[in-house]
Amino acid sequence: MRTFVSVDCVIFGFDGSRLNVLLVQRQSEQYPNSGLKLPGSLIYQEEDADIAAHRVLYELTGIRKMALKQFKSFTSPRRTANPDDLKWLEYAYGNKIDRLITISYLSLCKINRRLNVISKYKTVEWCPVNRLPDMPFDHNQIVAESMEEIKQWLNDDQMVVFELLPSKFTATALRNLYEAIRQKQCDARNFHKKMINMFCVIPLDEKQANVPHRAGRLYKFDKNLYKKRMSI
Amino acid sequence: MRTFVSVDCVIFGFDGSRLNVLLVQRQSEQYPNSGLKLPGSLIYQEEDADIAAHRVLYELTGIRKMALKQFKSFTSPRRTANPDDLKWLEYAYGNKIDRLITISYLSLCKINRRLNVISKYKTVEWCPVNRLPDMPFDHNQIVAESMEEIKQWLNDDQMVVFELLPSKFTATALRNLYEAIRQKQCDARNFHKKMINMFCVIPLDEKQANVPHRAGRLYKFDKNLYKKRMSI
DNA sequence: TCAAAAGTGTTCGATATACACCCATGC
DNA sequence: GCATGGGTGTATATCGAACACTTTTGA
Repeated sequence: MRTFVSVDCVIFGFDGSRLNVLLVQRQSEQYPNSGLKLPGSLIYQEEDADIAAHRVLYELTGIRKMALKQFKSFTSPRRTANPDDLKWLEYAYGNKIDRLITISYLSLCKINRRLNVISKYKTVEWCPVNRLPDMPFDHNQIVAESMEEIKQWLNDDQMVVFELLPSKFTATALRNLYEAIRQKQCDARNFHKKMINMFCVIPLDEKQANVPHRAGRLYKFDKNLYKKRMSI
Repeated sequence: MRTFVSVDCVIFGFDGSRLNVLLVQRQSEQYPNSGLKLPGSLIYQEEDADIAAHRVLYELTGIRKMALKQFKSFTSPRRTANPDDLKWLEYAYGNKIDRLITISYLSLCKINRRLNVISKYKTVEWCPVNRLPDMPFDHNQIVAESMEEIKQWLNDDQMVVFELLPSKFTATALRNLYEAIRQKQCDARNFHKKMINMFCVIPLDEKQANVPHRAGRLYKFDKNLYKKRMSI
């Protein structure tokens, strides 16, 4: 009985109105189940899971520092019940694998960052979280549970939202992001007040361009100010 | 390279003033590092981690239903760095193990429950969380991180405290428990008001006995009332 | 001039905090 | 009668929720 342990990363991006997840396509069409899946990897001998997750992110995006959080292990013996998935594992890792346990990570990425795909994936694409394809293993379930986790993360630390926004953003973008994560609407007026009260959100003298209506003001998040004012 | 996956359980109990953790002593004195440790087990072939954790709890206490929550995987290659720990693993499981990853669980138990120890442990004992011995592997770190986790759990669901209290309890016991979990004091008067406002905490016509001061009223938690009033 | 979103203030109720006194009991 | 903790009430501050109208701009 050969048990292997992997990490899988649910990488969220925000396109201004919807949450997206970064999916990859496995390298060969000639093997079954070559559709989209979560990026992941076996954990190497000398790595712990955090290192392995950082490596997956780096190989996928070229980015070394990204917000990252371990959130749950998926261990059902039935997660490799599909023989096609097992065949793919054997092909991809050159090992006979009986059981695969995965430690899943939640990660946040600015969706407009240029991605330098270093690894062997054929395609890498952002996919709206409510339009996901059927994925192998229990990857659909992992994404579903990661939605709860990101909500929780936002509660613990409001500042995580800025990992998902471009450096300049509108009040509406920020509000849409909150609404996408919390999965409920909120009052735009009250939201605006609260945003203004966050001392680390700085209004700029710039406005949106190319919008078919009154242009909104742009804001930026001042991380250093936040750190300074939030430490004792 | 043989990687194995285990579960370890941090079982909390509350003695009226302090949080305690249930520790076990490994079965043989003739093997090194036979001191106290967290109860745990390798995950068996047909089990997922949740089932394995339930099994560990059952073998340890005879209790089948206990509040239980997966909270983190510990995966450092260095967690089995101590050769004594490796020797013990080999003795206990009859396998050569190179690497051991553990999925840790947080669990809550009424401390005065009679424990029916079914498994092979020599001793099983409650140990105050701030007086823990040095334990093998990274068990001390696991307990430390579980303190954060239980705090979080309390925030998500206030009702978990009642898993730690006897069926009848005083206002002071409840407050001490909150304080122990949150690790800070709170105003007894305001706390009392909030407790009274929890519709599912029912005052009884009974009082404490054998206390060297005015006896406090006993209360009970009505779980059914809670469920009824909290569902749509 | 119309459509679409931006931006702005006030009121109200709920909740959290701070704080001081009397009560019951065992010793 | 005194020490110890039990039990209650009031005032204040803060926060979030509800809510309507005017402004800007591009089409």
